[in-house]
Amino acid sequence: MNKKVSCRECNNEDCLIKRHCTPDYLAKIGLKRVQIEHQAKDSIFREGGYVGGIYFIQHGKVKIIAHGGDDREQIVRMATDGQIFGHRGLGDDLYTVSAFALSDTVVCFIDNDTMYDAYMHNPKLTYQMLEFYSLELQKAEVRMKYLAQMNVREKVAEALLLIRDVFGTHPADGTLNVCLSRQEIADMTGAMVEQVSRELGEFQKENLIAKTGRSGIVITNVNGMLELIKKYGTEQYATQPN
Amino acid sequence: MNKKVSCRECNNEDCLIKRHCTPDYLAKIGLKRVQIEHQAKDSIFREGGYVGGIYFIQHGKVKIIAHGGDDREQIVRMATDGQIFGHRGLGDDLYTVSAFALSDTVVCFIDNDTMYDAYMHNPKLTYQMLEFYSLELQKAEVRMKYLAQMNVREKVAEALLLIRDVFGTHPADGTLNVCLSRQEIADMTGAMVEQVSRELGEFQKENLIAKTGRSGIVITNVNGMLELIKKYGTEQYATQPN
DNA sequence: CGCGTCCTTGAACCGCGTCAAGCCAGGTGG
DNA sequence: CCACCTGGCTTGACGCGGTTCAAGGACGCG
Repeated sequence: MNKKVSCRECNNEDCLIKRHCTPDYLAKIGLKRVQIEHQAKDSIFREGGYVGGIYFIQHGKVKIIAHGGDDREQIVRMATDGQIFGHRGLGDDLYTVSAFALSDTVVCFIDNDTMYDAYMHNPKLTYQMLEFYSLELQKAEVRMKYLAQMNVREKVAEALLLIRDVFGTHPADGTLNVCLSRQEIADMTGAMVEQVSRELGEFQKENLIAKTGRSGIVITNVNGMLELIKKYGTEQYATQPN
Repeated sequence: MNKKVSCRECNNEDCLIKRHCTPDYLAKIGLKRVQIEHQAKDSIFREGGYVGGIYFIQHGKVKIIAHGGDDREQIVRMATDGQIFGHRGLGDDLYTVSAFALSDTVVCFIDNDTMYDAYMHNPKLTYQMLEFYSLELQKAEVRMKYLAQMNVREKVAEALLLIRDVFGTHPADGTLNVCLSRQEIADMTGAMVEQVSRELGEFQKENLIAKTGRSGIVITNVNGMLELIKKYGTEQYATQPN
């Protein structure tokens, strides 16, 4: 009973953020919020739209993408239950990225005024948000390095480990807890769909993954995947063999 | 007299952050701080070191790099007078990046306890830091897209515009206000030195830049450079012709 | 003046983007 | 229940862009 759990965002036992996504907690601290449901593939907000507040994921999976040239897209982040997204300044900003639901999703929206008020009255909350941003920034910087320096094979391996890290695996069969298309993996890596397909085929031959065309991917040899990209310093994915 | 200036970090007229780097202001709000001088090329902190606080640049230029595989490096950010760096969580974190002085530099170091105390007593400060982080995160996400999708020619163009944006140009002759080696430009783009050299040669032939081997680069046709990378959405570098 | 460092240029190789064709699974309608 | 269609996946061939290797040049410094 009363078991303590660490916040998945800041690793702090008494972090407020981990509780923000629960309606009860938000009500308790008096934050006005709106619950919104989205179906898989729906857009939640779009690049160029007005930033009216911040989103917490109550339940579901979300990808954040930046639009590039020639209709290409770049997935810059993915998030799931209990995590924050759409976090921007509270000024008159416009979104520089778009968010899409990867599965049926319920999000909690809190408007800027409400958040500002909460920040001004609860320094610990503001501070915990600061830690969350700091961590995200750190992840983004590491990701920059990967995108700039890895070859496609390595970037695909890294993408799979990242997916596993964010969404986890299905306990029954070990498939990744989210189903991304080849195009989406390409959008994570900055590569072309065909190349991603080829690299996945290679991984399968080498028994690093098991996969079927359209359904989930199983990483059968996590340590082997880690080995591929070790030299870039990928400690964040370090894990015990299943 | 009493001219209002906007904070270069958050564009807010009465932002505290823009004043943090001045010793007077730090003394006034009672923040204990340490001033540290560094010569060009000195390391200020290193990947793996303990994060004891946060740095403000009093005067000088700094690059933040992530170490990659095979002794490669990735420049993830550059900063100059009045800006913040080394901003990490206040936990028992270790740096995931290193910082080096690009010129003789004076930085202000404020330890974690002092910052935490300030955060708890000054919600506006915490909030302004939040906005700063938010902006940095936004820039990092855009940069990810560039690094993943641009070819080397485009990345070199983007790097030059970024350098110009961060450090500005010398009013007398228009040279960039910082002198980066070919290797450093390569470290910004994830490309090889030879290729950077070739692309710079091309730009020179096309009268986009004027350059000499070891000294500064002059961007002679900013709009031409912008044109090269327009399709990726590079509004942040939009500028009037000189 | 000689040495070290950085820059430049050339040539060869190969990773990967591009184009094109074919495959496979699921959905739809007859 | 099957035929067809559609959208995603796979595979092959080809060529370009960029890395790699190697040699030489320019510049600053002792």
